[in-house]
Amino acid sequence: MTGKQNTLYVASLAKGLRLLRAFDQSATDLSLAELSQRTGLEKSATQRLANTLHLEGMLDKDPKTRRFRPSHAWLQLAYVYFWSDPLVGLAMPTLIDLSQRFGVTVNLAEISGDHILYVSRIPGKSSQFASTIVGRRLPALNAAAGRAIVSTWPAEKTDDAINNWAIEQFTPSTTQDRGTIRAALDQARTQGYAITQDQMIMDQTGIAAPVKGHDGTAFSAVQCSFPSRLWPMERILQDALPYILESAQAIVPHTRASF
Amino acid sequence: MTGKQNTLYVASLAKGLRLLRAFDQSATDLSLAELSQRTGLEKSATQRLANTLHLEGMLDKDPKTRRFRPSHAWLQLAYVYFWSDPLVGLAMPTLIDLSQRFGVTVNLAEISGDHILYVSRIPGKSSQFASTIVGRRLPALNAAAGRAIVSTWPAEKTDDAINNWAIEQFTPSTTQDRGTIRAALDQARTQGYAITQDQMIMDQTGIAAPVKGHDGTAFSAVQCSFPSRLWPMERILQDALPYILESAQAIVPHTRASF
DNA sequence: TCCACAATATTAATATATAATACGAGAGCA
DNA sequence: TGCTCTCGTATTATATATTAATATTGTGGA
Repeated sequence: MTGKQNTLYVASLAKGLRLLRAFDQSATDLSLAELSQRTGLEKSATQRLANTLHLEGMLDKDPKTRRFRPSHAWLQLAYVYFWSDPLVGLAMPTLIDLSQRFGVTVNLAEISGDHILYVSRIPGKSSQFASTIVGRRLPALNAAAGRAIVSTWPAEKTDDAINNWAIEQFTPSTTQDRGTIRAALDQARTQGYAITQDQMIMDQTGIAAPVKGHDGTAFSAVQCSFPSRLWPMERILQDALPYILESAQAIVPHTRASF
Repeated sequence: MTGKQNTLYVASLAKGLRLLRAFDQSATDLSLAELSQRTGLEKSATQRLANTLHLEGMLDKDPKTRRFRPSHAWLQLAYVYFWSDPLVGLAMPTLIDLSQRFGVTVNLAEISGDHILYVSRIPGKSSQFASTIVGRRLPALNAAAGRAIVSTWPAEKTDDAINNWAIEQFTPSTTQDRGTIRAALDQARTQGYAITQDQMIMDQTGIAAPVKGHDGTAFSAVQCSFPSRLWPMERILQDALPYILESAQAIVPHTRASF
């Protein structure tokens, strides 16, 4: 290590966490060699760290194939997170009501840097698996929930987000034009909710209402996904929107500045 | 350290994980002093480890109170876990169907040592918050799901579980008698499902069917919770049980020996 | 305003982690 | 069946990261 040592930073711990982050949606079981390659860690380091994570219960190791994968401990952490986030408990009954009323996926999303992350997800009758699991993180500017949240911020911060934050391509219809996104946010600011069509999944309409703090700014939102074939825009606006707005307003957050 | 050093174990990483485990359902935001006390780690170690976990995004730190709490990263780990566990995706449509059909909480539980852990939970109309969040871990012998699973094992392993595994008191009605538990498991083995009443929550009937592998043994189960007032036992057995059994049979697991 | 406790910062000593490397296991191919 | 290559496991000398004692600063409560 060059220069003065940072005595408040434990590099071994950081490397261990880096190993955990080597796993993702499409890499759910990994060998030592793969772990080493994906993390850039030296082979012996990978061995020591993986072994320690296994002994500590964070990774399961298949005795035959010797491959590692996430253990139940990863869900235990989520369990504690749920208790630590008062908004999740507060919102749950409302989200369940909404989902049962319309038979669709209902989410609670929170801002997470320049992304949003789903902290609670109630599945509808025909929800795809990927739409039912918490922890998914999406660029805020692409998602209805992210747009609903950012549209409640002071103009300067909204502008900064529009100009600088990440955007990705999810469907052939996902807009990459920041002008189009700006117009969508202006509209969201005006009408108090955000709508996206075909931006995340084709034939899905997303509609989100911000969960505002006392000062009118939001860091979370209630979001619903409607299959476009069963729910034309008119029907969503007339039948569902009033309930979504009411639901978001019913969730009174304790201020949690995650921004 | 006395004796030969274990060069395959990274104690600093283990300490960092220990710090994460200091958080639980009722201790969701902690100061440095509390973290030090709860983990038994020395004050400076706690400071270094907490600071590193914060820098690495695992803990949020309130700038005013300087208290730490779980970050969104904990849910991101859960997200990856869901993709790593094929049973979760496989079971999801079935669990959603069951929940919508009867309007009750439906869970997928997996064995985890001498406990069961809920890996998927679909809420019913009136589900309590605690019954809607994944990652909860319960003694297998107390829970319907645990009993359904253990009852599919060879008699010797079932006996060992009955004689040695942890049991806890959840309600005034929770049995502590291992004879009563043995009788319940014998009945579960015979009839192919397990029922508990008032064991976890008062006025709640739990019914679980094991998700069997090709050899007939199970390491997971589908479990439903019925409010006893709305669902007398007769009604559960006649109206719901056939669907629960059918659902569990429909979930064909890839063998995953978590045992 | 004062005090007690908590948080933060510093540093010399040493225990730990590193990384190079040897050896064993297993899969794939000829 | 034998050989080769890659991966996994195990070992060890040594560099350095971590430790823990302690000083300093900050903050909340009386």
